[in-house]
Amino acid sequence: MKLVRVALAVPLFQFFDYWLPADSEAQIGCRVSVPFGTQTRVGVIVDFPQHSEVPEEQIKPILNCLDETSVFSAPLWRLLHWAASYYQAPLGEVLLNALPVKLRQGESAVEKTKTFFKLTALGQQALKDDELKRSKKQREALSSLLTAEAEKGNNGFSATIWANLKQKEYIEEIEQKTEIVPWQEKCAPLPITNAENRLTLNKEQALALTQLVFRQGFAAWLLDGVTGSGKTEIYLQFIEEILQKGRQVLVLVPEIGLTPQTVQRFQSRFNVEIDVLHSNLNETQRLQVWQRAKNGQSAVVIGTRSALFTQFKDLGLIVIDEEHDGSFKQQDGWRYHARDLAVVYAKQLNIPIILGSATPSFESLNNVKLGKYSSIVLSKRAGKSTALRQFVIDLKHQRIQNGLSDALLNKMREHLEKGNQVLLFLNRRGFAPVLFCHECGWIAQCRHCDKPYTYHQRQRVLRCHHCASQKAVPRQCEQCGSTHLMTTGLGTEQLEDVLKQHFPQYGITRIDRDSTQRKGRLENYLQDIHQGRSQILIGTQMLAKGHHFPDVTLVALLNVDGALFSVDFRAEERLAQLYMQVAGRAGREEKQGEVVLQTHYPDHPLLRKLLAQGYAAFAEQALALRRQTGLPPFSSQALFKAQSRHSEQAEALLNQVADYFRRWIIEEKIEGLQILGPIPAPFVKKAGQYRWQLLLQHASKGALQRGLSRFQADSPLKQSQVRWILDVDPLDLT
DNA sequence: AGCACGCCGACT
DNA sequence: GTCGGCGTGCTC
Repeated sequence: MKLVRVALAVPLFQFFDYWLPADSEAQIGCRVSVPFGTQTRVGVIVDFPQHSEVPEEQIKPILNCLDETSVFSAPLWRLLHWAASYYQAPLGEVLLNALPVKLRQGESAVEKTKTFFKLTALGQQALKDDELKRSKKQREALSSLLTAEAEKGNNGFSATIWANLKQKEYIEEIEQKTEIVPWQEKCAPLPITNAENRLTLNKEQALALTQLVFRQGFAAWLLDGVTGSGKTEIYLQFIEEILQKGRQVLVLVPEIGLTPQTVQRFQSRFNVEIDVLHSNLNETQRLQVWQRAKNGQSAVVIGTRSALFTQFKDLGLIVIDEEHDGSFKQQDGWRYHARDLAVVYAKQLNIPIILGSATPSFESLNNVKLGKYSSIVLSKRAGKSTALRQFVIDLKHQRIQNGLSDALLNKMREHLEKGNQVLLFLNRRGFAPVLFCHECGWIAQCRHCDKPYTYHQRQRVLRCHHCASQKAVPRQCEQCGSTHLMTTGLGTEQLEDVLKQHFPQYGITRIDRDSTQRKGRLENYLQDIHQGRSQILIGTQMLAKGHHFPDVTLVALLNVDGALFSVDFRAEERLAQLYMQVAGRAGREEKQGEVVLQTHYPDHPLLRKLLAQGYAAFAEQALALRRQTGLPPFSSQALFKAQSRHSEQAEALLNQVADYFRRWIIEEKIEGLQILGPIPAPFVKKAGQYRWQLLLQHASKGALQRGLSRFQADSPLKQSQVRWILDVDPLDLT
């Protein structure tokens, strides 16, 4: 018997030792199933220690070794170790979460034989005689076998359909050992690229491609190109270069960016094996993609955030599309940023990575300035397009009804009467409501912190989320004495109701998280819009990306002010990104498009910059402000969040954390660490739980990392009952 | 995390 | 009388 050290997916910063039969050939990185308390679990071998801290009689033998060799490729193993340490997450959770669910549950990692359905003579006869008239689906499934093979559990039809057909003896199941054919071999008769679908590059694009191709080894590229400048075409042609070398490509896209059109574009361009990891694959299919990429059967894998953990035989390029998108950051469990990890990964693999966006994140823009990324700017629109007209509606002194000004209503009427569609955007993410004066624009701010108070409707108080001070809601504006105070909060539902009153003759479609929860709803709605069944569209973020509405000629951003005065310092950046994207939705065809912003602050310097000079100029100015205030990307942050039924307990825990870091400052003479909080989270009570948070900020990433590692090693919260999590590089401070 | 154990209030 | 809420403690 020898010892193995096993990492398990538990939120504990420790490993567990087990006995392994002396003759076992298990290796580091193999999965084992082990007894754990009263349960059995799957873990990963991380070490073969000589001695254990635990008394020998407590050590149990493993139940099973599930792999002959590591399930992690060497580079991925390294990446995940790095990630666990950077994001301060238990290694076990990181390792296990990087595997397809089936593997996490202990299923075999080697490809088993597959089962296919085959038409029997009886079945062929049945088709000929057209016997399944009454069961359309069954007939459809049966006749599909004539043209394509159907794999059990991985085809377009439900299991019941096949079971019925089998019962009638129209089909039989045949086991087939799957042969592993490398993608290069599989596409060999055809050229890699369908050259006729390749677009001709303009000068700017051609130059960009040359730059990409010329550089060898690792390079992080920020491909900064306005909508319609042909970013995708650059990706495609660079991917072609990589595929020509026989190497594989990983493409990461935002959650809502993985549309059939995106995939279609890749499929029609290349004659190679392309695998897509979308949200409605089942676990068997996910495992299959994992295996195919690992075996070198797929040439290109397209997927969202977690597709980063797909293993490749020979990865040659990573593409991150819409790199600024927040969905690359995992928001629960272990909170990694797929874009940032991908850069680390590319560096390890010594391969290029392209980060593409029309509205790059401030982090990436700064990395260009620091020389960490190389920048390629595509400024010219490839196709024809008409310039958009921009309007700003000054809400001051305007009559407003549930967030809609008369001016906007008039504009809407104008466009609707011409038979066009109107799109209203509501940006809700992370917007804590702010109290302000309708007459003069005064904002209720905390005197100590110079930050807007958050308005809490339930308790009728203003609360500062920087210093946790509270104040009763004032009756009058403190600047002009007006009693016309209002908040920036606004919901899509209310909006829909008001619009119904104003425009009863037009169809209204509301697209947000709530209205599209049911599967397929979104598609239905989009169809309604495209077929002109509804003329007024109300939407949140979901609508901003990937969808193009040719008949929309008016796009309005409603609650701009919420972003200009948000507690979240990233709100302006997001607003600008949203604005650029939204503007791209309208009037791309021959029709003249208009974009309208409603605001109480038409003179806000950042807003003016954005409208007058565009995103790049806006970003430049906003970045300068961030630098002045020492906010990211000019500093690093780590956010501790605590949750408890008892508010005081959550607060007390975070005070313990704060004390720990204050002691660290003294003991090691740390300079420049800011400890902000603890403060109650902007949305204080959620599901009966009180949430508090504590923010650490330091100009040096390394220094903050050292502090966090020290904290983890000392684990001063070991026996605390309060649940807490740590978010390194948080994107949302709300 | 996930599970067992143990304690207390409100129910067929 | 028991069912089930959740607070507590433990997992090699």
